[in-house]
Amino acid sequence: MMVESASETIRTTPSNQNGISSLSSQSDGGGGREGGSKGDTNGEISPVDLLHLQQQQALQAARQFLLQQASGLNSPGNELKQSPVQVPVSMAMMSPQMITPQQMQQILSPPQLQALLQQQQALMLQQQLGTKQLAFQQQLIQMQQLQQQHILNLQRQGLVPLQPTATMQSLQQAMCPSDLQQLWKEVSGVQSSEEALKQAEGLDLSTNSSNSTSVFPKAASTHIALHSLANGQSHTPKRDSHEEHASSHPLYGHGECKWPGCEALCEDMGQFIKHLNNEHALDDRSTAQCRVQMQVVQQLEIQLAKESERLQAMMAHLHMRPSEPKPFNQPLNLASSGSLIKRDSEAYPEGLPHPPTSAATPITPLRQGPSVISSSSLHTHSHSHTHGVGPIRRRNSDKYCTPIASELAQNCEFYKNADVRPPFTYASLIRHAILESPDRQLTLNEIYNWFTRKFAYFRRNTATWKNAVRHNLSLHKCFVRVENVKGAVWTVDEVEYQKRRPPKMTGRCVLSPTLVKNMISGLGFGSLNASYQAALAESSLSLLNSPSLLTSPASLNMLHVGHDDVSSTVEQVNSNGSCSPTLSPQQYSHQVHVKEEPTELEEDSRPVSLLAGVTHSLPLPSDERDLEEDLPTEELE
DNA sequence: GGTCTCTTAAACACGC
DNA sequence: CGCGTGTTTAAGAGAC
Repeated sequence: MMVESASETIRTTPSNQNGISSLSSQSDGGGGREGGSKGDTNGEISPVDLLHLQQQQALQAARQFLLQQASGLNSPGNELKQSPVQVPVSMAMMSPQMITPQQMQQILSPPQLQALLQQQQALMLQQQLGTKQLAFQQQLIQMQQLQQQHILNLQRQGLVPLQPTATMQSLQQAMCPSDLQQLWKEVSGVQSSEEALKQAEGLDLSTNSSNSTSVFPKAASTHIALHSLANGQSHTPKRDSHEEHASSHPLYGHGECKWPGCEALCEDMGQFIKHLNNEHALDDRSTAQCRVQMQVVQQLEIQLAKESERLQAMMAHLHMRPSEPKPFNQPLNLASSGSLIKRDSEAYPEGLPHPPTSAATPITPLRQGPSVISSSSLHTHSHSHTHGVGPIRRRNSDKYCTPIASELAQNCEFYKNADVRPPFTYASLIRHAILESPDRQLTLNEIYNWFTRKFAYFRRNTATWKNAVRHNLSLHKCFVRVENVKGAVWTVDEVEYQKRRPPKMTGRCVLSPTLVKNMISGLGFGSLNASYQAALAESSLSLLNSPSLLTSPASLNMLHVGHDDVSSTVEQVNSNGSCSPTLSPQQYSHQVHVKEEPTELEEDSRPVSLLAGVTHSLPLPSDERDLEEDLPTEELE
């Protein structure tokens, strides 16, 4: 039902490693469907006059915006400084080489992705619900004001280039290319400007940002773009150079019009200019697109602010002084409104134990809503499947890992619906599947089914992962094949499984090499990742704001660390095969707590005695402890 | 740089 | 012969 439609939808947006082509195909393939839903929207939509009103407002807003941009509010000097740097990397350049949708989804923690899904779903729902004219109009007005104010602020500080689109595009790049692309396609192409406006509305509403829109991180987007370039791949650098200005236009790159959703081919600048004037003149559509982009920008800026704050907290927690405010950091302080963002200094006086990031985070939008609606509307797809973007293991001390059970329990819906590769090894998954079964044994086929049932990701490329599953079953001694009456079943030899662990370093996370590099490049990782992270700050916040996860700083670890079953140790030691199937939510939340601190100990010396200590806070009978890993099972369903 | 782990691909065997 | 299952080898890559 839901799941199916979800996965199907996801599948319809195949993405290749090549971001661009994936985007294209996405629009092509999904076009029909999208159109369909659009139709619904149209149907439910308002009276004509309202429509006109909206359009007029949008147009007006955009005009004002453009006028401001054109009226030289920004100082030429500053602009020059920014301009070259900021020449946006085209999506075409960035997507394929720096980050593919898959990569993006992979660097993000499930919660983040989940939140993103929710966000998009919210957007879709918004569309489907169609009417909210009053609220919408109010928002329009508010948006106008805020946007103007925002632009003015940025311009005053010389942080915004003359071409508004430059900033926009920068941010655009910070978002999942495919998402944006789709959004833009919808807005620019088939959709009427009214729909575009609704898109904007959806964006806005989905973020609960209405009351925080006053926060405009200075030039965040600019920096993001800048760093994306800096850390970018080979061919982007050129665009940083001066030669730029001569033949470049923020909306033109690689022979393509970079107007969101356009991609028209233009051989030269002249042709591009012509195209720009013809196709993207100041009309309703362009205006609507512009407005959407504004929303995107605002959204991202807010998210960046939040993410920045979190970073500060993280660093504070790790006692890492935000050394030199690298460009990446700078924008962090941009909090023009003190309410939401604090400066590094104020927020976390050095060394201070500071509160968990989220604590300071005022907004906690998603996650409580209809949690994880079918992610159908989303396309986190990642396919690609080419090895290019294959999974990459990321080193992560086990102590920072989250047990597979917890992870799955937390994000079961997410994995079920989103085509996201779970951050577990095959062995972990197989083991989990087996232990989760009533008899703790499964046939190969049942294992297959478990995979497909639990993970949208494993609903495709079956040959590949099934082969991997078989391979793992055979390879690892921890999986024992038992001849059964009706065939062979696989069981788990926990002892063996644990033996397998010692050489810590199992966390398997799927990150692209490029991203990993970016991430590890110290604070510099701000570039690309920052972009995406910022774009998705909201999502992670949602997790952080989850009470059960906030109780300990360690909870932070759950966010991005690739996991493997750390807790398995615990389980293993105690588990003698019994496993109580159900667990109350309380117990569950307990479980979450329990794993945090303890894991470290148990990792290194996993004596049983320690386990007792580990679970100290909750006197769980061994059986229940055993559940730690298994319980999620129940939650999964 | 060597080793370990994991993933993926592929060849091969075996039984139905 | 085709298919599912199971085993094994090898290559590539990240982490330590």
